[in-house]
Formats: sequence, structure tokens, C-alpha cells
Amino acid sequence: MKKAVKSFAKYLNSRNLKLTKERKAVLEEIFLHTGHLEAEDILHSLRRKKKRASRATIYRTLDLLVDSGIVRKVDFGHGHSHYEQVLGHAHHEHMICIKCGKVIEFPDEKIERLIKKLCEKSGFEHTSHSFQIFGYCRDCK
Amino acid sequence: MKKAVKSFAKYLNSRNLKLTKERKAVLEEIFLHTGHLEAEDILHSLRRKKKRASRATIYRTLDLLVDSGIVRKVDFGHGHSHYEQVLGHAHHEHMICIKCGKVIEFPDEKIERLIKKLCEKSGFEHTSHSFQIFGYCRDCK
DNA sequence: ATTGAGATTGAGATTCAGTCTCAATTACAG
DNA sequence: CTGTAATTGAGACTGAATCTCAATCTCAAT
Repeated sequence: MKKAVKSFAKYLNSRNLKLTKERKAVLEEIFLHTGHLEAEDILHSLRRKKKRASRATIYRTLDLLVDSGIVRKVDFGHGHSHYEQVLGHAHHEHMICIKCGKVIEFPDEKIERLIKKLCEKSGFEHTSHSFQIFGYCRDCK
Repeated sequence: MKKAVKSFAKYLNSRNLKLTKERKAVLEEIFLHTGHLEAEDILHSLRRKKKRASRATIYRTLDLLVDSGIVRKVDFGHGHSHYEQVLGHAHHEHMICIKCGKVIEFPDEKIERLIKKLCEKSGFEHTSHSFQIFGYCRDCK
């Protein structure tokens, strides 16, 4: 958490941006919840605590956090984005149950290796990727 | 193409749905263009030919085509979906250049194999997946 | 501490993809 | 040919995300 704030401060500073209380609040909210959350979750969670940050600020901050590599934007096929912390979390991808919505994480070294090979072959420079498996979880199939 | 129409007709019939000229027009449009196209492309392309189909019908038909397995919905991270034919096209995934927008296809047997293993391990029943690599293509990096 | 330039914020308007409504139309089994 | 259930289209609607811009805040330099 503290590492994350420091890292964010450094990123902001390097781009002549400021670490405001709103930005800090958004970051804290993400690190409070270990799982994945959506922009609206952050908005409501902050409202409940009387710390306010407008929707616009939340989206703007999330973009900065993603750009700085502290947070990852993931797509579960729900028509809107989810966000999860990257620091102190092993790299992973997601399986999403299309019945109950459960999200299962799985490690992704093999995929990383595969991506590296594929990119070398076609002279592509990888910056990010998106991988998810949809289907039915153990309990729903 | 004819195979696709037949396949679609069969699918529709099995669900007591009708093969209307609008549905046929949408399917034809997809098979006319070999690449990936978006709903709006289909709308405009049909308008140009004076065959009309409303936006609603196009989206409804695309859902049916995806459900029937004739067409695949893919996400290039542009905030809207793209669609591509499945029949007569080797299974593949996409690399998307975040500078010029170029889309490069690559075969996906290895990924399929990986998915199978991962699913076995966690008792997950795979129905579909989404995989894309973002970065800079040979010309843009 | 104060200042000022530039960064930031929030309320609400806006955009844009995609979905919904429902009266009028169409496909097709019998 | 007919009846009926499926389908269509125009346009209203939704929901996520972005934009606008005046008011506010931050922080480096006094």
C-alpha cells in the first residue's frame, strides 16, 4: 500500500502531475479491496465514507493508475471495465463463469512465454495483453 | 457462403426462427468481407446497396450468428465489438497495433491446448475465450 | 507565509454502443 | 391461401465513459 502510494507519487511527479487527496483516495480504495472492482464500486465506497471524488475524477485517476502500471484494467465481458491491483499480486489471468459470475484466477507464466515467442516471430513489440476464458465453473456445469 | 446460409437456416429452424431477407443480408455482408467488421460497417454497406436492415436487426442477427457458431465476436479494445466469420477460416487470435490499428492474426492451437489443461485442473467447462496482444507492429515500433 | 501558474476538480452535458418498445409487417406450416 | 407467431424498424432509452469549463487547489519560488 505505502509502496503503491510512493510509486504513484513518483509517476505523477515525473509527469508534473499532482498527488491530490482524491487521487490518493481512489488508490487506497483499490488496495483496500483485494479483488477486482469497477469504477462505480469506488464511487459508492468513497461516498459511504464521505470522502468524495466525482465520477470524472475516478475515471481519470484510474487511467493514470493503469498507465503507471500500478493497476490493471480487465474485461470480464460485462460491458464495463474492472480494475485490480498489480503490486504484490502474482501475474494471472481470469476464468469467468457465465452462469454465476465467479472469477477464477490462474497463473500466467506459460502465456507470457507464448506471447514472447509469438511477438518475436512477427516483429511485434508487446505492451499488454488480454486473456480470459469463459464457461461454467465446477459448481455451475 | 452457401454452406453458411444452410448452416444458419438449420440453426434458425431448430429454434423456430425464420430466415428473413434481412438476416440473410447480414450474413452475406459478413462473408463478402473477409476481414473483421463492426456492426456499423454492415449497416452502411447494406445502405449503400439499398438493402436495408435497421441497426436493431443487425445487432439481433449478429447475436444469432454468434450463438450459432457461424460468426465470432472479437474485442480489439476500441470500445465496440468486431465480428469475423468462423467457417473456412483457421482458428486464430489477434495482435493489435496500438499506433496504426493494424490487426495481425496468429494461429491458436497452442493456446487451445493450454486452455484445455487449465480447465481440467480447475474443473471449468470452457465455452469460449478471448485473447489479444496489444503493442507496436513492425512498422510502428 | 504568500503568490501565481498550471494542474485539478465536479456537476452536468454529451457521446456512443448497444438494447428495448410496440405497432405494422412478414414467413411459413398446414 | 390463411392464421399466427416471429420479425422488423423508428426512435426512445440505457449505461459506461468522456468532455466542458468555471471554480479550486497544489506546490515551487519567493
